[in-house]
Amino acid sequence: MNIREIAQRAGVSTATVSNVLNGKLSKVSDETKAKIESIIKETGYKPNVMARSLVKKESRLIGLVVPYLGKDEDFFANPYNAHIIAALERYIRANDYYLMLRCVGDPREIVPLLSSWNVDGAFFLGIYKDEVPEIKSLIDIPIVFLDTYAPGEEIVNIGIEDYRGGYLSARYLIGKGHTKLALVSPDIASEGVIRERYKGFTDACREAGIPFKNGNIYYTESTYHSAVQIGQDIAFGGGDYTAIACMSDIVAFGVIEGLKQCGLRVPYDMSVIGFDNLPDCEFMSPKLTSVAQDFEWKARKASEYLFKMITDKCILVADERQPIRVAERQSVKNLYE
Amino acid sequence: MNIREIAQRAGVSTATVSNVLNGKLSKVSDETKAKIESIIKETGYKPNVMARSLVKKESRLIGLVVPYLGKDEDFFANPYNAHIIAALERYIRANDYYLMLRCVGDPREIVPLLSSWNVDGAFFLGIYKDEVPEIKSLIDIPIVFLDTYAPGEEIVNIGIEDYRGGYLSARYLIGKGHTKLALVSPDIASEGVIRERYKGFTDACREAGIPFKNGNIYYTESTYHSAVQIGQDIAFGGGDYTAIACMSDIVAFGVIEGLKQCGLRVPYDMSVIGFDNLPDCEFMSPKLTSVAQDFEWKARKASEYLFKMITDKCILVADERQPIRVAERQSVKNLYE
DNA sequence: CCTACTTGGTAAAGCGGTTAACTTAAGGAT
DNA sequence: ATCCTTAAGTTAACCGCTTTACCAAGTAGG
Repeated sequence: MNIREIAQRAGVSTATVSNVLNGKLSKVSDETKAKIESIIKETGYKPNVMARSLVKKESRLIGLVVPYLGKDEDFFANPYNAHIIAALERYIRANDYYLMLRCVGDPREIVPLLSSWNVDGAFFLGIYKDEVPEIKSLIDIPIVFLDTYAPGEEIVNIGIEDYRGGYLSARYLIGKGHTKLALVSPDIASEGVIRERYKGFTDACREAGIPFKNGNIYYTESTYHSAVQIGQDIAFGGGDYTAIACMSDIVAFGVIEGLKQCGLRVPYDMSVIGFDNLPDCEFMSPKLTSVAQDFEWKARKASEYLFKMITDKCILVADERQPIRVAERQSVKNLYE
Repeated sequence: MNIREIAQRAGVSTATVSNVLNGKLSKVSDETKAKIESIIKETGYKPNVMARSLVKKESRLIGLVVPYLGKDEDFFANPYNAHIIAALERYIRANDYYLMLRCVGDPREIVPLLSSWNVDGAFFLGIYKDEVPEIKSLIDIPIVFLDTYAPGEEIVNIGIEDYRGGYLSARYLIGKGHTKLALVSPDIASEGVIRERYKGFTDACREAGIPFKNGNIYYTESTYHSAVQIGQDIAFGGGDYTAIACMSDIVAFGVIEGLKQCGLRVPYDMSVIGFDNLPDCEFMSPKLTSVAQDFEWKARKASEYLFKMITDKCILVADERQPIRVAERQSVKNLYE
């Protein structure tokens, strides 16, 4: 079933059918239009998107590139990814585009992919600064980065106030009377969200006159199992902490489990604060106090930029960061009480 | 940059370039081949997938259709979806296909979508029996259903032994001495996984001579928040239960929270068993005992069938169900101890 | 009556590939 | 010297759709 067949049945040319299909009504009488439409409905004809894309040079396809978490972990091992993807999917659908989802190790892998599919735009999740120039140079479609720090690069990035998040995390603990703090974090070496959170955290400590040394940092992967180990290390390590700040919720979940396994009770023996405010914070006990980011906001902002660039055929440069707050629950003890 | 340009630079026809691209080496000398390949590498040329699809009538696109959970809930509100999607994505990628993800309310919405994109195959998650014939009739590409019950329909379905899961759930509780059981479940009216689990559960009760009435069933949506309410209802309802079986983990999480809010401790005051064995079962306290299904297995089986049908251009009919077990953790009390 | 504009359409090129059918030159067999 | 094969390409049609340029007929103005 193709456009030719419809044209034949209607006794018109394919051009006319195409005009009806594309709403170019000025070229076709109401009568013919009605006739063609009824035939289309009757036959259930749907134009071939590929053929259309080929000539229109637009695909109505949006690429969504998700970082690969690690060997055995799928990209949902951190539920953060699931939530942001779900929110983006909604907006893509609402704008009548299609979502091509791809998980990649090296983000450069997907550049050929995006260009050979003629993707109209793409979201990149959690790309590091170093990888931005190459992506930018190899591809010239609208892109929105989420959670990328690349000052100086001309990109659209949507993120949160990570520095302030880290800062608030420390301030919150300090406000509850905690002064012996540990930090559990993935690598802080590369410029990125984690590094910013770390900086905010340590700055808050410094301001408050709280000694915070490198020895107080525990490095982990962004996975539950890796964090469990850290929780145990901290419990056994005798670091004499009263509170642990985690740079993501999934890590906090693991740390708490590690602590529990060693007989420590949260928050009575040890306080823990997370980062992300996943819905899962509610599922556990104690409920995890966490620095809150809003997935919905991120997805909305990111979509606004992407679709503006696509429809207006323009290049935007922006770095929007969502204001952040602490979602208080039960995992941090108030030492003043 | 298109195939003509490459052909020009190499001083050959587009057909020859195409042959190199498609590995039809019999038609081209090693010399020309090397030359063309070097030009391709040099220019970074990538063939346009749309154009290729148009003539080859295959798209290398796999559709993944995910049910829409409800008004305000995204499809990851139940993490089950996230895990199965992630696993499927891995297999799709490994087979060198591309994933088009689409969340839909009415599955019929996507039929035109799949056909106008010339998708080579599709996975449908959690479709009800009634919707199968229409899907089947409107679309003639290989499809694999996951978690669909449609006996008599000629489809490939990959699922788990839901009946046995429900049965084991009851057996497990009974084995621990529980006889006053409540069941928390989404709608059991429509034929589907939940109905099967329910049947297995009640059959096990009957076999054990345990009275189980309709009044012992509490209906909920498959969301956390809905289940919290049920937990409270049960706590306040004075139903005199010692154990609650939930037909999915996300529901169990909510129920436990509801119970907690009413001052009941799990498992001391009330035992709870879930269904799905999400990784999240580990995150909470007490850790949730749950009927275990294996996402990896499901995704692998589903992919095997789909890609076999695609490459062999054949129609298969199958109904594979993964054997199931109870993953024992801490949320069920042993009344005999 | 002639010209000009509008309405409702058609014909055909082209998007970037693939492929069946054809060509041409060289080599081998007879 | 002739015929057949094979290797290595080339030509051109076609996939399903959009779009530009063109056309015919009707209407209106002068």
